[in-house]
Amino acid sequence: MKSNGHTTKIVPLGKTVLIKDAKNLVDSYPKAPLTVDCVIFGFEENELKILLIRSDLEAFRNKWTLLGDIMRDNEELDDAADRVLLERTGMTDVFLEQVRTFSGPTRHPGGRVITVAYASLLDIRNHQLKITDNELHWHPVNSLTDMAFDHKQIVDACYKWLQKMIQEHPLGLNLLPDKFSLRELQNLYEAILGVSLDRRNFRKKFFTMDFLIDTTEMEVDVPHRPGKLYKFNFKKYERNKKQWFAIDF
Amino acid sequence: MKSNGHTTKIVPLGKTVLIKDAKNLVDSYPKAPLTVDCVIFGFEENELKILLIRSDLEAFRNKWTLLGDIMRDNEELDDAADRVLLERTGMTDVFLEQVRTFSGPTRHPGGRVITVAYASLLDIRNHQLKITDNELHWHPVNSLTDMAFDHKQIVDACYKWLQKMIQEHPLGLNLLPDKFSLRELQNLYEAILGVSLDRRNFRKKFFTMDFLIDTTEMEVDVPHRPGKLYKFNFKKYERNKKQWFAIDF
DNA sequence: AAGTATTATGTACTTTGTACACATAACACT
DNA sequence: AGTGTTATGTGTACAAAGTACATAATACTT
Repeated sequence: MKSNGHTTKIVPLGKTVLIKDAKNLVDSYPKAPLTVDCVIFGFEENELKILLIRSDLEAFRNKWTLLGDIMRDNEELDDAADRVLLERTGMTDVFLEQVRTFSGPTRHPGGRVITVAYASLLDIRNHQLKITDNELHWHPVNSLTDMAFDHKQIVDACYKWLQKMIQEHPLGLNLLPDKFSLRELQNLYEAILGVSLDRRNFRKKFFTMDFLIDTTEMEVDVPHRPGKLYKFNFKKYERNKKQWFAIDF
Repeated sequence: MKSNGHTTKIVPLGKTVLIKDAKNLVDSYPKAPLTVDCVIFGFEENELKILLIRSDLEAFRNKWTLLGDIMRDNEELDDAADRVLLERTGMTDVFLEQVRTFSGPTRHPGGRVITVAYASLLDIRNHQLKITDNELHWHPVNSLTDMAFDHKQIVDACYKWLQKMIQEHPLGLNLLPDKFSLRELQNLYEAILGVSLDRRNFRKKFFTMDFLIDTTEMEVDVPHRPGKLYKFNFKKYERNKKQWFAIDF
């Protein structure tokens, strides 16, 4: 890693002098604090939701913010995001992926803070929020206003990321319980993508992919003919997942 | 906005104390230096290449490194990456996109440095390297060993990113001259994706997308029947680009 | 003038996607 | 008990896209 500008003054014979004291070099770099912010998606009542709390900054009084924390010394960003999730939801094996880094110099009123956005998906029904500090709650993605910092932008980026991802990977299933009906699955896709789909073709599509396992169970307590419950065969998916090549734009 | 069930208990006084001095808060955060590293792709002699230099760190003597620089105070990461590109290639309107942030605590021998990886695409023929400090040169992507830092990992991530991108967007055309033959375009796809494609179907695919403009010109100085030269209609693409929905995994 | 390499176009077949129709099962209400 | 309502579950006919392969045309080389 070399800094620019001064590099142009070059020794005639090509080779620049090698830097021996790397520590000294790094110490001379400008520094900034880093945080992670998690967009934690859940699905409930046929709506896509995310976990939010009230900001505890006076400057953002009554505004919603994502769950985040600072990156500690010697901590990977991924681990910091895991930590946030564990601390807030008690869950440890949650799907989590880095989405993008936000670096606007004025995004934090207290000075420069770079944040790395993570998206994660979990099944709301599979855990109850125990702590509700700062009004921690599930908020519908489609009615978000008044967010602190640039968190609305971060949510938008993660939402787009999710829409793309569920079309290429069976990621959305992380938002559903272990066993689910085809209708629930379709509701999920319709809600996240904001489209409406033909029931029969949706069904056909998933059956021909052949990753659904028919548990012999049925839905209960539904006010109509109950549907079969399925599991997703993640192992088979991992083995057989499409190695696609297609020019498609 | 309420979530399910339990949230109804609105905390008696509830509110934690609001933080008034945001600056003080941010000052208390641990800090780390940030850099950007650019994986600058080019295409030459039917090979995908990237711009590399020799590391100027003693610890990485003779190893190759990506072009990078520190993020300055008050500078967006995107701008830092643009700056690297301008300084090294003299080009300013280059395609550039953030790919991922790397945060391994020991990735830099001089202490902790977080780096944000950018991928960019440019037409090698459209500019000549003026400066060749530190053996700046185009290096084939497929014969990379001995890279400094975690730069091999970064290249791998960006290469995968590129493979995916050229299948969804006409990004690869940034690697070709303004006017190109269909054979050149196919070579590009074959080289980047590491597959071989049927000439006739490739051609059909691109023609039915209807984004190619037939310049009336032909290839010159080729030792065989010259092909027609085409331009890509980026404007039309932007207007008509596919709003795809497809579950496909 | 013949041979070689590559462009250019077309055709037949298979697979996938799309738009519908209809029978079936549980429930609610009278 | 019967009827209406709302889902589930399955099928079919057609359109579009992807795949495999054949043949003609054009420039250059010997």
